[in-house]
Amino acid sequence: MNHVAVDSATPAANAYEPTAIELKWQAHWVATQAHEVRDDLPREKCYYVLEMFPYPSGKLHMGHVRNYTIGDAVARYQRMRGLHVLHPMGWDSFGLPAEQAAIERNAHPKAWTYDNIAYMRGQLKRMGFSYAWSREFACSDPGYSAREQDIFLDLVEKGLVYRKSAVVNWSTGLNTVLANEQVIDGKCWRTGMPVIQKELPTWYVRITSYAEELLSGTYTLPSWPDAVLTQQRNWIGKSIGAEIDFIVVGFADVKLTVFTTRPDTVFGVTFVSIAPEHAALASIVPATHRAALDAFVADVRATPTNDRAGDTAEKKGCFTGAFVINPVNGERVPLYAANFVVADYGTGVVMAVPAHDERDFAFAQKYAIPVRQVIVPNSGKLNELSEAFTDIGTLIDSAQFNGQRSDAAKLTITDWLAATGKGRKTVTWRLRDWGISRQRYWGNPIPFVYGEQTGVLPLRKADLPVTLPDDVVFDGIGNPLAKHPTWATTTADGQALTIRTNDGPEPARRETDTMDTFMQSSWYFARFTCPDAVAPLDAKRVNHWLPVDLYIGGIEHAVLHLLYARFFTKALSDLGYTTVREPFKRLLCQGMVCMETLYREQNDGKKQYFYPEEVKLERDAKGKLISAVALSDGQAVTVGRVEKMSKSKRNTVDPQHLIDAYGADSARLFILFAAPPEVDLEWNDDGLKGSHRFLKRLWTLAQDQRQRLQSVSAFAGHAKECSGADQAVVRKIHATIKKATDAMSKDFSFNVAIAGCMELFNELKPDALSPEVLKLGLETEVRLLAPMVPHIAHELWSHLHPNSGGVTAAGWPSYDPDQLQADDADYPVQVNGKMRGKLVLPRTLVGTELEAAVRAHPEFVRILGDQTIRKLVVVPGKIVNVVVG
RNA sequence: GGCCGAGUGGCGGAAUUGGCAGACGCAGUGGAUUCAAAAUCCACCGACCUCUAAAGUCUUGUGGGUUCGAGUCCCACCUCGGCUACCA
Repeated sequence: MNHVAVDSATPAANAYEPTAIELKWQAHWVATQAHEVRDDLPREKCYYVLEMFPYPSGKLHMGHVRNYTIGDAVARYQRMRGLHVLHPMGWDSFGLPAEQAAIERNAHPKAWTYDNIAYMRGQLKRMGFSYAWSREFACSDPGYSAREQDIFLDLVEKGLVYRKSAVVNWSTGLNTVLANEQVIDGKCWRTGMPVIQKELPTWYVRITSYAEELLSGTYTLPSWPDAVLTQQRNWIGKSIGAEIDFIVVGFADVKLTVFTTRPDTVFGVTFVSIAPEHAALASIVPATHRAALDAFVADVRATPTNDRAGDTAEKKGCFTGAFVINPVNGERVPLYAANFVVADYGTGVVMAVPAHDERDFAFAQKYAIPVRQVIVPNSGKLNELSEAFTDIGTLIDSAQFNGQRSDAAKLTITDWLAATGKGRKTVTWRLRDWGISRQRYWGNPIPFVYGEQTGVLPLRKADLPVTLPDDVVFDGIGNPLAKHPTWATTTADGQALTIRTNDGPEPARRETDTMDTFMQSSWYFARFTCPDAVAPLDAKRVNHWLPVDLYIGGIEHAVLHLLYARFFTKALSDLGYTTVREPFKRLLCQGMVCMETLYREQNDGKKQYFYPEEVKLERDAKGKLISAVALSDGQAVTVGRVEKMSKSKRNTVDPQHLIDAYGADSARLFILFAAPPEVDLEWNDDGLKGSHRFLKRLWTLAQDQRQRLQSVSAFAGHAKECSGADQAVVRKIHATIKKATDAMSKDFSFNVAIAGCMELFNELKPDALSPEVLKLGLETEVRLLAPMVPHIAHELWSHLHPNSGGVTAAGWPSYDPDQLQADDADYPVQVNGKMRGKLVLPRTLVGTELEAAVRAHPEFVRILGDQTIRKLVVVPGKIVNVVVG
């Protein structure tokens, strides 16, 4: 980055100096508590805008700056429209990086986290974001985490929390559970030690009991992006089908139930596949096949779960030696263990119909299993299947169902199965319960204890909160909480921890797992409405403010966070904390901040990335990039794709440098101007300079004209009362207000609103305009730009109106539709759809009068020449199109 | 494989929702200012044809269609991006 110092020479007396102005107004906003809001105003005059709160990782990155700039522009715009705006900010402050910092640089997670918060809070303030700082909190604050423990116990009481044993990835090096992403080639990503699959009891939240409402709710959110809604629907994954019971040959009392969405193909079953982990296998596999099967299961288990997924993975199976009976035709078919059958989806057993399922077809080919076609295309029977036929067709070889259409047969066969006791209609969900246990220190403790005799018990609310000990050792191995000498067995006042039983006190040990950090982000938006409440939530204030009118964040949270937050809201409602069932009325997913990557291919095929300031780019006369060389050695560098900014690719810009060099307003303006909010933003240093240049021009014009405009009032009459440049500019002012207002109210298209302001500014030629009209023009500029560049707008407004209540109070300007256009309209003339010229005609003319005026217009006669009119289309105020022939 | 989205100058992006394509900005070119540079200001700036200009031709991923008129609507296709995935 070539950050050029701004105005390095001695500045002129009235030069634009962003830093001084910005610090001045930021201090003013703090002193006047300008962005605090009351809770007792009519809801229809209120607006709650929220950006996804940050993890305090150290310093702001460009993604944060974009997210919060968009949110702040909305907040300030809504305030100028006269609404009372709640715009809070806080910190998602529990999480793993704090523990990594503890291991790597011997900092305490708490100190590291709160130091980061202090620094990043300063950066947010330096950007001029208009937060209600009195409501700020961090999730690791005792006031928040303790209230979350209360909610946890409420969930326990409602039956929405339970403990169960499940298979997890266990690092033998770190003695901890790993996420799938942390397992690389079956080994721990940090230590390289083997990762094993281990059964471990952990805590779950029963999100699946809300599956139906989470799904139906997606149809009540018209102001959410379709992409997010469909991702959530896919994630919930409701599928309607049938369960069918297969008896195991030789075990009259053992039945294997399959789940299928294609009961119409049940007469085509030629084998059944079963998950290798399935519990029933132990009892039904004959001794002759046990060894082979055990080897197969061991092989599957050795493969990390994420390598078993995807259609690229090889389909493998193993005959179990067992056979099952297809209940619809009494046929005996083999049972295969198959690596692609998932134990915890459906029943873990799948009826296989190679003729009508691609996976089954591939499997049947590999293991030479027969293929039996029971559905034919409506065009007739296929002679030989070279691939599975999965479309709708007509049933054959299916007893009394022959001749039915396959989609209708799904229902008739399911009904028949149910009537004859062979199966039943059923619904299966992809959504799993939410595992929330983390074997880590820097999280909210799970408020449970284990009695020596009694076993697992929740704490009583009176015994909350459970607080984290400060004296912990971080060596990267195992859970620091579990290794603490006394914490798990001692109460807050140092007594041995006991629970009360009928036989008196009983020694107990605390749960040392902590909660997933997604727990905290699932209700923080509700707590912002009442951060001082003694209870977790204050129903009156929560119901007043929720749902959030506009929630802004990245689309990467489309499923996890946004689904958990929806679930939590419903659960909180059922717990009596609120009546609201959906947390976010409107969702805006802003695009990523991107930049081109610069790299050099190494001998080993890996890429060596360069920071932008390490490379010199050369362009040809048209501006097209022709070469890139490293400054260090003058050798060529490859200019790669434009990708999301990331440290590992070195295609980053530190926002702090931009603020220091150009000021917060310039950074804000460029971010909003360079792309619409939902679109990816391609970072461009020169573009930022352009935004800075615009603000400088605006500033300079306002300073040059300050004396002249001091004693006049802005023009308040109708455009018709003035003439020449004045009249054109007054009309332009009204048109610009309309353009900006439409852009903001439709999709928050800040880029269009800003472009309109730039256009208007280009018309403000002081020598050609009366001071009244010029003042109106400048005032309009300042008011329209105030949400985007608040500091310079506040400063300039104070120059234009030294004793007023400020630009926010002045409000968003309104326009007069009657003053948008001149009396005469330009009519483009098309001949057979091609542009040929222009007519100027009064706007008042319509209908036959207008058509007569067009025909009589000398320019029209000239354009037409001697051609004869076949058809004449005249659209009032728009266009003339003549068809000649 | 499934779902979602996008293709407009050298680049980021506009286009009143079917009515003058390329607003605004960046980059670039020429000029003014300057000892010089930076900064600033003025002009030009889709392609082709043309000495230049006027005029003209072409142009919104490709091919069709509807219409007086299509970047916008319909049909088919191509390319790119994102998310998700042995889900039976």
